[in-house]
Amino acid sequence: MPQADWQRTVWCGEVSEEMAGRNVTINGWVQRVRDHGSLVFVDVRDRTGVVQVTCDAARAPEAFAQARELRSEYVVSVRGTVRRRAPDAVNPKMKTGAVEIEPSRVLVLSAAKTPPFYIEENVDADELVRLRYRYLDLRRPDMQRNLVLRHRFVKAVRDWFDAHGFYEIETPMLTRSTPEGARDFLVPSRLQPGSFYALPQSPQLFKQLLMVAGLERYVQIVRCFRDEDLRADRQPEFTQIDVEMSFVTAEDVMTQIEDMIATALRAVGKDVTTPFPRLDFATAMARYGSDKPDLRFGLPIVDVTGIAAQTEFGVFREAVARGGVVRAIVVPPGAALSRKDLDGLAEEARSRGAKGLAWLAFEADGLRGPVAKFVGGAAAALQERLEAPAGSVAVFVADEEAVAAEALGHLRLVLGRRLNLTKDAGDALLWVTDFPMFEWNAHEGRWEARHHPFTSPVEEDLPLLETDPARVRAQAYDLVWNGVEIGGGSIRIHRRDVQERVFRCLGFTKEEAQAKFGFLLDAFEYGVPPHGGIAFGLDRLVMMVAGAESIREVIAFPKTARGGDPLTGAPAPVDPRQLEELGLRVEAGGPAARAAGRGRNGTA
RNA sequence: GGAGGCGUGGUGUAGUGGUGAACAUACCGGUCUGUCACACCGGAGAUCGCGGGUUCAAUUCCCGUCGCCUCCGCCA
Repeated sequence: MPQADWQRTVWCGEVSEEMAGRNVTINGWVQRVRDHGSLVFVDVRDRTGVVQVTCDAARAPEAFAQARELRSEYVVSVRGTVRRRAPDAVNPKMKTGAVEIEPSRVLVLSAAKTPPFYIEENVDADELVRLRYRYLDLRRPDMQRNLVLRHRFVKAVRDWFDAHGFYEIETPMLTRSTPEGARDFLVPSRLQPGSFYALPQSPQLFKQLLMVAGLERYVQIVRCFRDEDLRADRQPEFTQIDVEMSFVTAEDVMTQIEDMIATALRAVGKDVTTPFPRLDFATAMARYGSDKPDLRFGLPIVDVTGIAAQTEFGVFREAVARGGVVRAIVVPPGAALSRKDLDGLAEEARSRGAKGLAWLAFEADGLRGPVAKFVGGAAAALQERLEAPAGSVAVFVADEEAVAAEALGHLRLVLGRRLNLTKDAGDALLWVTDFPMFEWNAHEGRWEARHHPFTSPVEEDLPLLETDPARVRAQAYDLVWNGVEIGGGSIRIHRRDVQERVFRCLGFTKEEAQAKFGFLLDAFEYGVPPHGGIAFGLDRLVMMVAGAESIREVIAFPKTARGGDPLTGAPAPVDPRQLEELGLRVEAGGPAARAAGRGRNGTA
């Protein structure tokens, strides 16, 4: 195919001193025009960088005249000669700062309206404006860096899986609604009016079927959908790295997968050491008050229930008497917590269910604080147990165990941030293992699978299925990075008898199990390999690598907190004929009608 | 479903019960041959998100509503 005469021969960011004297053509966007009268500088940008075009009225009158008409974000083709700049005109801040292009022709390929915000590194425009003009936002170098980073990371992930014998296999996007888990996005069927597909929350059941099918090693980088409320790190559509392997133990999955993660991270310039440390769930909850602890800093939670029971402090004694616990975090000397800080911490603790927050300052000459007078003879034992140095302050929560853990876990994170312990602290990756198999759902008065009903219990806990389900541990594992859950998986049940016992625990009758998961159970009648796998949240992973505050910074076209896309206007009402074809009707007075009654976007 | 924060020229902010609504930047015009966040001179640009209330008077106070952000619930 012949080259059109305006097409690039070199990228803007790659014009170099070695090219001096050569005739080149660049294509790109006008970054900035500096008009000096009869000398005009035009910075031209493409995805590789910026290069300066110097238009001299005396040397190239035609190109000069064209250059004066240029405005920001015009798309141009510039042909000219690469020239070394005079030594005093070199710009050391620019990659191409030692050269410039002396144009013989400046061609406008496309004019542009003035953009609503400047196309530059650190934009301060409102995110709503950025999303409405996302195509302009994505011109900015930092957004392009994030997208390129994502590409490189995904490429490295795929390469690793390919090199290790995994096949990438697609699974349906239009599938069947399953009873457990998140709310499904539904898609009405036109050919079967009144019936609905669901978009996949994850390809869980399909990947297990692929194991039954003997594919052995499966991976898919796959879009998943969950109709739940959004967060800074959560979108209703997101991408998983979905993995399943046959004839493996939890140990195999963890060792192989951590190599994959380390390899992919290395490909984007992040070095992490393997093996990753491991922490069992019970310890994580007790020490860090979280199943995804941030191990970039210490501030462990210490249990002082035994000692607290011996004090004269009513709140402690009553909590213990009711079967609760008293736990504490020691804030090191030098944190300089004011009375106001402590009140703020108490408020934080209450926001996570604690009734209050007691505190004790360990000073050289004794205890200080409102509770000090009740501690009495237990002071020395308390200080020793807490390993609290002079000048430190301990904060206490007395409550039932789960509440104390959760509240102190939250305080630990608040303190970590406030004391600047996470900054420059490196990266802390770890596996959390030995999750409980079941969770008690108080609302419905039954046990629920914490991971999912096909997760295999730990072998030695099998007898507990009938006697004490709360103590059954699952062969499940989560990968946690700096306090963010980036992936989780499990070994699945492949024995029919175990599966039936787990279903019994969950209160399913045989008939219910068959109705809900029949297609998988049927498949399991035909020879199932032991298997297990894991899934990662790709968006979160890339967000972490990019050091971004929000998942939206690493997604090209994300949604707002209400699930909308300001660029396309999705979601939107549809033509009545579309509804009619599907046999659907929007109910008068229902939620749809109420939404339609609301005014449109008030900021337009 | 709940809590909090925010909403003022294109963009980012300031501000006040009575203003000519301020500043920066972008934008338009002009001068300028070495700038690179060019500089300098001049200009235009805002029914202060929307609706209602209190008041002689509301951008400001109150209520509602819409939108954006964060968090709780939710996310097997």
